[in-house]
Amino acid sequence: MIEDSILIKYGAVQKTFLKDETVFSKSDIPRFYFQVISGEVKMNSYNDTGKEFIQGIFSAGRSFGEPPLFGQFNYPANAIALEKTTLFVLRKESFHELLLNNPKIHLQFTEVLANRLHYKATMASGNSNENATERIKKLIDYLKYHIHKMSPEDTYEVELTRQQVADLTGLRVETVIKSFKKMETNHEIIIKNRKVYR
Amino acid sequence: MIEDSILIKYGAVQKTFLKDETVFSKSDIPRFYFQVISGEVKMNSYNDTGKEFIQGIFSAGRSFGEPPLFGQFNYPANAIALEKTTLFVLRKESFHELLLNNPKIHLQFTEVLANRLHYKATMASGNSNENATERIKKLIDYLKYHIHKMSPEDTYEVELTRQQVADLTGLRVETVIKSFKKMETNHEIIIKNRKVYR
DNA sequence: TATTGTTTATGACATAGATCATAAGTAATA
DNA sequence: TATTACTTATGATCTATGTCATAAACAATA
Repeated sequence: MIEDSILIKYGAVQKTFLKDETVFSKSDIPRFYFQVISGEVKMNSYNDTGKEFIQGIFSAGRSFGEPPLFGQFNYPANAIALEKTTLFVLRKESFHELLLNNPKIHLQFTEVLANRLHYKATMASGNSNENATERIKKLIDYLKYHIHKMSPEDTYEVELTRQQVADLTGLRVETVIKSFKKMETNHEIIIKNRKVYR
Repeated sequence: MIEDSILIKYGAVQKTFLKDETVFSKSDIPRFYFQVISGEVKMNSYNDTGKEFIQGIFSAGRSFGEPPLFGQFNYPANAIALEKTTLFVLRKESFHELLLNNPKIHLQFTEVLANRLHYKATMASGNSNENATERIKKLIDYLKYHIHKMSPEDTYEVELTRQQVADLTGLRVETVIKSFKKMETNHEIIIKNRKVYR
């Protein structure tokens, strides 16, 4: 996350998107750095049967869609506002300039990409190699320990719908629901009026 | 890829690993930047049933295992030499210094991470959301177009064993073999004395 | 050139998860 | 407060891929 004042100094403007509005679409040419001020954005894509896959969900303070600003490829996924969302929008060229002029910020940005890669590596081995409950546990534990920085003693309330868990793991809603039940039986999670705790 | 002379200037040394030798193990504390001079290294992990998942294979000129040098997490996978391999090894602190002192190189390194994320995003949606042949096609096309920078008219020879394709996609060897046959029938690939072309 | 190990190959059978149908609980809003 | 939309829920069936067994082609090396 880059400080507001710096972003503004380099010419960033605020832009607001309504629920379900598209920030960018798959295969668009990347032109901007985006950072969430308020609200939430998901990055997703669909396979040819229409099944959704969510690459990530980004809330206040997080940036998204930066890798295409550096590689020579277009957006591999769509970005869609999950609710009314306000973003900082900064032109690609200005963003590069910002990084070149601010080595410390560049290093922080490298940390962001490093953490994103850690998430992808974790989920890649889970989603392509393990059974349903393991995939789900990997996702939830990643959110608990790495995004929300909680400890094992803490109780984490899963803030995702069953459908979102499915789309993040490549499973189906019904499978997620049934897996949650199984995990509850095994005391791996607690379900209290439909909410999941771990 | 960072130039030899710069790496040496910052204190990198060469180290040679024999076939199957371990460069680092999952959950080790990251201390070094590694760049392949010759040979090949794979990063992998195993699920609890012993099934392997390959995060990536890195040949001459490529670096690997850098994200943990920036995030506050340990290695999420092992690194193992696939053949006799020589690496540049540079201390983490020196690597950070190198980047801070050389903004252009830092930007190039950001490109490396960006491309790595692109690979992960591509494979994530494929491996967790599509059927066997689509997963395999996504892998092969990624290698053809993004790693080897070939064009659609070019013919790309898949340099991986069926087992490696399986471990990169989360499938089983038998499934990969059968999928290749199917793809051959559909004229999506050509198989010529066991080698696969696309 | 015999031997050992690796890679590719194929077919029978088992199973986790997808698919489909159906519904009840909860939230949003007209 | 009635209506509509979303989320959670459950059970029956289907299917792609995994699992298992077995072997041939090929490569490496003694």
